[in-house]
Amino acid sequence: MHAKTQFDVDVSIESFRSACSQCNLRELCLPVGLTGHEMERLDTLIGDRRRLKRGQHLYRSGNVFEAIYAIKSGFFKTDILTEDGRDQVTGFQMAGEILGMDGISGDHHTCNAIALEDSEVCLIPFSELETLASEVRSLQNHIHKVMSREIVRDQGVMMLLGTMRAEERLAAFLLNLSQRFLARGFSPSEFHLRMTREEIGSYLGMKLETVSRSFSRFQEDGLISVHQKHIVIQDLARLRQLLTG
Amino acid sequence: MHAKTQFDVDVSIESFRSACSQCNLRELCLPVGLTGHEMERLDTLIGDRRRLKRGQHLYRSGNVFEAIYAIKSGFFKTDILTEDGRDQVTGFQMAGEILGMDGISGDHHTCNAIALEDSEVCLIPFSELETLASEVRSLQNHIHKVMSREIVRDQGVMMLLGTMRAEERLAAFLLNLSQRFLARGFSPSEFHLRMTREEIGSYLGMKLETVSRSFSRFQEDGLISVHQKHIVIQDLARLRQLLTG
DNA sequence: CAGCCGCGTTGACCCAGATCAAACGGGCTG
DNA sequence: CAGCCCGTTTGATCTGGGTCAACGCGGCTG
Repeated sequence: MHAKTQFDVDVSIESFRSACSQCNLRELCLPVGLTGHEMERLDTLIGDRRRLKRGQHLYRSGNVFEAIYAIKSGFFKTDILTEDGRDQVTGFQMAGEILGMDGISGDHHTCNAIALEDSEVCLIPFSELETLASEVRSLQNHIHKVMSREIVRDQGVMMLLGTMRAEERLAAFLLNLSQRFLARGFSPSEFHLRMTREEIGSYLGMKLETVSRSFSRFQEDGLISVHQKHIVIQDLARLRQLLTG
Repeated sequence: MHAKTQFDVDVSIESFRSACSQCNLRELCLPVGLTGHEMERLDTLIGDRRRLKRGQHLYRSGNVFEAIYAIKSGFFKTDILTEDGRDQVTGFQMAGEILGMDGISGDHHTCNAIALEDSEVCLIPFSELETLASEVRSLQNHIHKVMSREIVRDQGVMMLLGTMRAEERLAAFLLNLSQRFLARGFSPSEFHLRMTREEIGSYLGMKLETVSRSFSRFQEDGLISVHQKHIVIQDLARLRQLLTG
């Protein structure tokens, strides 16, 4: 793809089209389970893409909701910040995952979605998606499954925040990333973190110093090796064990 | 773990029909925004009800997913317990709210739903609901909104667990209950808790002793009065202030 | 009616993780 | 290349809430 230079602040994005049917993420993303013909119909709907540079907002809390987004490449975080100054990272999203479903309930987004590296998303106009879903039953069901999966994921985070101690949370976090990288064909044991210690801490409900200390501890114990954002998981079994007690 | 169906042991329930169109919760529940005719179609689908006694499971983690449930009356909690003994209450649900959407993504439920008082639910076969939704566009959209609302709610809980201190959490909890009672025509300032201190604590990520102490503190400060499960909110403004700092 | 049991309250003590503070290192800019 | 800035690491200290323990109360049962 052509790389246009743009030093535009926020959401100036070139728009061009692509096809779900050609996408190598189709087994992870929205088209899961669609037949060839159904996927062609999805192609007519999805196609507009947007490129974002690291740090740009895909959408902001309060923005009018019009579309959900499938991540084509890159890495995002979602966060909420309240008037009273609380700031919570609610998730990290990678290729093949869907962003923006928070906006469906109230016609405007309730969180911010920010690219943590240069990224590309497919824009999926929601109203049109609903229209198509009412004709393509398997698509409708899949949308429900995607939303339900998000609910289940969130409940997993509630469990993490509600019941785990700091090192358990961090272990769970690493194992979750590892798993998702694996599912995308990347190494599950060696990767680099796109987010800062502070963002990890916000997500996990702990302070950045505690994140840093826990990483150091894991390294001392030979579970992982950390250098800045570069992570190597050296003892998956014991990392898992940390969680199951 | 074998997957019980809803007809299993602890859910022996008489089954009888009722109509959404006649239900006084229709403005809170699934039929929101449907026309008279559309609601009649919903009536043909929903109608089987189930009564549960206090303590009974509506469904259990692992049960095959077949239906979602609209709470007609009563009060529920959902919780997750993991092999390693963690136990987290993920929500409390009251009349007009929908239970069971966690099960959509994987064909089986991922949490337990337990009645905290004698309750009654409307059974909504999910596959049939999808069929109807593909014909009734406003119903389809409303299902999406209900699921999205659950996602947004969960993210609110993540914020609570990730950023608030104990008394803030408890204040947020009371204010949330108050709000929901109000929306149902009950007193927002006087109600009785259906759950134990331990269940509140599990939901809020704190120990029952801390819940108890925080209640006592609120009472000393004249914010509320507590006697066992009976709560009177005496100073709404200051309770709110506790949250906004 | 006595005794029990589950739930709630309260006190004393302790510890995981927050807070405060200092220093480091890598990458970018002038 | 120097200097700076941001993210990170590490140390020292503090504290909110966890833990452990005792007791109280109200409702149920035999």
